Amino acid sequence: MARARAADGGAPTMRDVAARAGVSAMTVSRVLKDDPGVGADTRTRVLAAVDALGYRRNENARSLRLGGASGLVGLVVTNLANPFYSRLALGVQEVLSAHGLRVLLSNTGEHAERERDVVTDLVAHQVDGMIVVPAGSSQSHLAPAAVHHMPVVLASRPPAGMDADCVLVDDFGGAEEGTRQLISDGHRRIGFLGNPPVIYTGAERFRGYWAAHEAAGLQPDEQFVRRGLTDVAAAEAAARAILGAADAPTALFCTNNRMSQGAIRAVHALGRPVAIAGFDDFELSDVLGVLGVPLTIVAYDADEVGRRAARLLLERIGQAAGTGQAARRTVVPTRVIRYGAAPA
Amino acid sequence: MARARAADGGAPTMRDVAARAGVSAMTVSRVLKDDPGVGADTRTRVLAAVDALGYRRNENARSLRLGGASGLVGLVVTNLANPFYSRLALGVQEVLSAHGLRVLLSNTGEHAERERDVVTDLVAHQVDGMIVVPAGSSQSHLAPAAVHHMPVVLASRPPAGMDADCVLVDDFGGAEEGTRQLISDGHRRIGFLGNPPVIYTGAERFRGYWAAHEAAGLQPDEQFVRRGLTDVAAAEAAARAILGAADAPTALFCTNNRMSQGAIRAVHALGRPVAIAGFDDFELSDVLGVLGVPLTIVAYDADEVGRRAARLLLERIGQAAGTGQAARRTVVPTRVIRYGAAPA
DNA sequence: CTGTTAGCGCGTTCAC
DNA sequence: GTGAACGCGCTAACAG
Repeated sequence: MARARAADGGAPTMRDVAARAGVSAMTVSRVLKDDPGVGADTRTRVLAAVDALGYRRNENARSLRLGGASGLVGLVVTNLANPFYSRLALGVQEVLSAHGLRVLLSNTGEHAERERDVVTDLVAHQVDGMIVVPAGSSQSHLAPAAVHHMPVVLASRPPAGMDADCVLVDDFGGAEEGTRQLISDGHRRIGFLGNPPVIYTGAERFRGYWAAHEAAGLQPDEQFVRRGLTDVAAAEAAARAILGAADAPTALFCTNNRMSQGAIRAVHALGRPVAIAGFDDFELSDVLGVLGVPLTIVAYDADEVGRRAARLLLERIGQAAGTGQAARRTVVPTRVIRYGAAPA
Repeated sequence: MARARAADGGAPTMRDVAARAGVSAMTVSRVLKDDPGVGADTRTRVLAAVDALGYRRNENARSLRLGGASGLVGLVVTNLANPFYSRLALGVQEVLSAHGLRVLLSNTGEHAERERDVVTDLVAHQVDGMIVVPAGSSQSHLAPAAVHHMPVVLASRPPAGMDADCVLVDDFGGAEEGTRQLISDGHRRIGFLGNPPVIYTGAERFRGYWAAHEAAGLQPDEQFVRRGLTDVAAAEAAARAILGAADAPTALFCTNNRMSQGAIRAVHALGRPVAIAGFDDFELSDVLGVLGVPLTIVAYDADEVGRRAARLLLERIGQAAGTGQAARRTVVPTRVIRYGAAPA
């Protein structure tokens, strides 16, 4: 029976199709490849059989035989629940799927070990390359040799102890500009709520905050600086503590959306107007800014980070391993948006 | 040279490892499989070679030979930029990765054709099963035969014209309860902002809205009902139109976060207090509710939708095709949260 | 124009 | 305890 295998619940194979069409497997392969050298009637018979059996070519077997592209690209992010990374993933998707590549998604939860496992696994699945938001400070498992010279593009954080293409956000510039706005509004005591300094973005954004002060001939009061915050609750607590002190800041700079949320909560609870500037836009920030807390948002296009990473990767995939030029780095710009902000 | 292939940039194969360890490929396979019948010293030699070459077993070749599980599961969502779906994806990830399965993610942008292509592609990549948020009303391409009897679980929307396991949200119940709250606050004219009725969630939530009215002996004024809205701008425009009419509603019910956002914008611009109830919680909804617009949120655990879908799929994958019982359906509950809401 | 042979990387089966 | 042969589904290279 031609359908024997298919009837088993197993997927039909090329041979099943061939048998049904009364040709050899090779001919089926040719038809599916749009090889010109196939008779018109043979062709129709084969296509009819394909259709009747619901046959789909086995891409795994195909790429095994062809020895090259699997059509799979790994995407490793730290936290998909963060809108930044889901937008990034969407940007990656958009570009890669337009090129016929599928995305293998993994979430590390910011755990370096899990990242190691995930990367090993992607290699085992013969991905054509991967885009990674690195979780730890050690990236030896991402070094070319460790991934069989597969192309790797880093997103959001730069390579450390290795070389690779990467797409960054203008963390320094954005933080500097946001802080400068607060200063030019007349704020002189500006608190800082940040994520751990080991994370690149946190460190850069702190540098920007500091640089803006220096440029204005000011020095931040370090008693109002909190780094190492990771969630909204911690940020809120830190903000409350800072704002409750004597000579409390009149403004707060926040390094990401979680910090900003904590700050907004604290300021809202406080009842006293405190200006907030922070990275990452969020839904309804405009309404919230006008309504209650003056908001200065350092925004950027997260999709674009993903799109650029995907494009860099595509270029590398197109090249023979080791053939390419040196690692490239591209920086996605930020822009500052102000809602309900006014001089202090 | 043992490293000849690896040095080519190509990944080392089992034979490379075997050559380096001075054994046959078969022995390497045994070591990697933890087969007991291998000499202790042979074992160490093999592992040393694996390590030296950075060898990773080719999972594709492996699953081809084993003829079964690829370890891949397809996840097809309509819009990853929507927090609901990114949380769902996270829940799926969490459960599946704990079982050693990888997630192949695709975004359809709510296009039925793209969904067809994506599903075909997943089949071609030999996924062990898939979780789909169906985009169109026709789902013939998801029928068992079309996907080679691969397990399919639907999320967020029920099967139409076919049978499959699915995980839903209590759309009807949530909408009914949210609307009931508005009614018990004294609202009698409640507008409705909804997504197209062809989308299951939209239809169900409208039913809930209507049922709550009926239960209270009321009848919704259909001139204040707008369905077919798809984005924030359209929702805002609709809300402005409704609220600008004579005898305008004193409250609005919104079927999702985009509708709610549009409504919040419109109400905020209006300056007159209008109560808003809507599906989907969002960041800082509490602050916003207290600060400005009274908010009644119908919330639910999107991660849980993903987790349940993943568990249903795992059960099906464990079974022989066609062996399983009838399609199951599970409903994730909603809960109503109120921020700054008060009697009209 | 179409079929046969061989082999991608791996694992099962059976020898030794 | 270890190896050789064979085949998973597919296709390049060579017949005819």
